[in-house]
Parts: sequence; structure tokens; C-alpha cells
Amino acid sequence: MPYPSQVNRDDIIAQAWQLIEADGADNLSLNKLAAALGVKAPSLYRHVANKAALLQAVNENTSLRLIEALQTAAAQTSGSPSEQVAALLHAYRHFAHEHPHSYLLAFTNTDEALRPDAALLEQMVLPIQTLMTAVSGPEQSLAALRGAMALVHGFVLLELHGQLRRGGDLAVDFATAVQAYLRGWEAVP
Amino acid sequence: MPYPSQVNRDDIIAQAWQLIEADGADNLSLNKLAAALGVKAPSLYRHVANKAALLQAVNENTSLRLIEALQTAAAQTSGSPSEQVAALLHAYRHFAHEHPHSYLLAFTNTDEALRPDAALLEQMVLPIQTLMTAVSGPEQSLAALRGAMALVHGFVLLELHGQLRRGGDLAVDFATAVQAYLRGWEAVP
DNA sequence: GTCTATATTCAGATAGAC
DNA sequence: GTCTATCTGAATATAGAC
Repeated sequence: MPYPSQVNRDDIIAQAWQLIEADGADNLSLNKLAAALGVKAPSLYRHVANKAALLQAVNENTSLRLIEALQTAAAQTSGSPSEQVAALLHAYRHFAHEHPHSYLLAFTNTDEALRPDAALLEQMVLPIQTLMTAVSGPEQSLAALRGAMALVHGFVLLELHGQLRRGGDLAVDFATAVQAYLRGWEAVP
Repeated sequence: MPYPSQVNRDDIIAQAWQLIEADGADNLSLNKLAAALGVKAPSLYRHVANKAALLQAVNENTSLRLIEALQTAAAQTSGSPSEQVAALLHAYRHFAHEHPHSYLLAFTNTDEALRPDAALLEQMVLPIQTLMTAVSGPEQSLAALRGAMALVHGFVLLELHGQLRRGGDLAVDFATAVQAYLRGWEAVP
């Protein structure tokens, strides 16, 4: 059999995701990707328009997985709204730690063309938004949500980029900071 | 005069900083940099070991400027510790908005070799740390500092990456979120 | 649908003349 | 200290045979 491989678009994206997980997006070339699929690079172009389209699809995949993780966490958590927000933010951080390279590619990208669909991102924050509004009240709920997202996103990125170097238990410090933030919204004048 | 240009290391780094400010670090090649200096690329190697060393120097430059901005802000601010922390965080955000590309290169880089010196980064957070400790008390001051840095850093990055798309006044939302965070530390049980 | 072969472009870096 | 010339390598992407 001359051409034993036969790939499809989903295979390609799944494999790209795996290679990015392992090595980071900067080290993904179409050559490597094709080789991992038992195929040559030009073959990929039958299934994907170009590299940007491929990476965008990978990022949508990442977003979907994060949405799933957050929804699962939301379904499993209970307690006060603050406790539930905290649980979701922990799930968010956990996801970023499990998939650092994919997370960075999806959410720290300057290039517009690679970004996941806007509706997907709205869907992603939805469970956090609902619970956060229950904590902050409706008037300033957008600011409250943005602060919460900034806090997780920022904390995770400081960790991933090796900028939290003074030791200590980062998970504990994260929980402590989140609690302070939520307490501040509960104590809103 | 056959070779009228004559560059030195400081010129090179300053020019690199300007080009990065304008176009982003990804679009900086040694060719472009040399051309902007009226010189050919190989000449740069008399002054800089390689591109990584150049970028690392640029990042130290960025850090120094940020330190300066924070120290200036600290000198000019007054009021309660909380108000002063808020003022420093605003200065921090302001700097990132003024120099987005340099900021991203310096502080969202996976590559260890490009990072500014660790002592420089300690010096950078020092004024924030001192004031934040006055707000949080000494026991959990490291967590309080880390949360504050996460909040600014995360907010700024969400902005720079175009992920805060629902409109509204982002400066106001940032101030509101910071206040909530600080209020939470004041209300610590 | 995959292949070989190649076009194109561009990068960082070095050797050696002046 | 700068130059010309070149090496080396890698990348995305396309053309056309099978």
C-alpha cells in the first residue's frame, strides 16, 4: 500500500493540539505535524487552508475544553455564591496548569486571526459571570467579572512565566487572594 | 567617509526598543534593526553577542523604566495605604498601555534567557510590596502582593489581547476591581 | 488524497577583506 | 568597526505527477 495514512481534519487538529501541549506552539511546524501523522506537509493543505486556520481551530478546541471544565466544576460545586466562584476560579487555574501551552496560545495571542470565536468566549465566562453577579450585585457586575478574570488570568500567567519565585504554596496564595477579592465585593458599601 | 554611521551598544538597544514599541518584538529582525541604524546586520555582532542577548538587554531597559515610573508615582502619592497602592497599580497599568509591545516582551516571555535580572524584578515590586503590606498586615503579605500583581498584570493583558470586548470604561472597571480587592484585605477577619 | 520537488522568503550568524 | 559575500537552516506554501 503506497499511501497508508489517510488523515482528516479532526485528526490533524487533535494531533496539533497534542504537539502543542508537549512542545509549545512556537515549536510546531507543519513538517513536524505531518510527520507525526505519518504524512508529508503538503498533504495537510487538502484539509486546512493554512497554518493560521489550523491554530485557530486548535484554539477553539482549547476553549471548548475549558468551557467543559468550568461547567463540570459548576455542576459539582455548592455553598455560598462566593464559595462557588472560588471553586470555578480554581478549576480555571487547574485547567491552565494542565494545558499551559494550549492556554497560552489561545489566550495570550496578539494575532486577531487566531482567536477563538467571540461567542465561545462569552460562553466560557458565563458560569463565572452568573455566580459573580450574585456576589457583587447587578450594578457593577461587569467590573466584578472583569476583576475576577484578571485575577485568575494574571495569577496563572505569572506562574507560567516563572515570575512567582519567592516560594511558598502558590495554590494557597491564590486561594487567599481570591478570597480577599470576593470579600471585598461582599463588603461593598 | 566610507562608513559614516558608528553605532555603540546603547544606540543599538535604544533603537531596538523603539522598533519593538512600534511593531512588536516578533517583527524585529537584525536586518531591520541594522537598517534603522544606518548599518548592516553583521556589524551588530561587534556590540551584541546574539539576538537573545539583545532582547534581554531591551527587557532590562523596560524594567528600569517601569521601576522609575513606579517610584515616581510612589513619591507623588499620598493618602491611606490603600489609596497609595491603588495609585501605584494605576501607574503600572498606565505604563503597560504606553509601552504594550515592550511590556509583553519583558513580562510574558516563556524563554528564560530573555528575562530581566531577578534582582531588578524584586526592585520593581518593592514599592507596591511595602504599601500592600501596610494594607494586608504582615502575616499574609506575600499572598496579598501576589494577588495585587496578578490583578494588574491580568487586567492589562486581557486588555492588550483584546479580550475585554463588552465596552464600558475599562479604566473605571479596573479602579473598581482594585478597590474591591483592597477592601477585602482591609476587612480580613 | 498523497506524493516529490521546488519556489519563495526570511531568519540568525560567520569569514575575511578593507 | 564596518563591509561584502556567504553559509546554514528552517519555514510556509504551491505545482504537478501518480
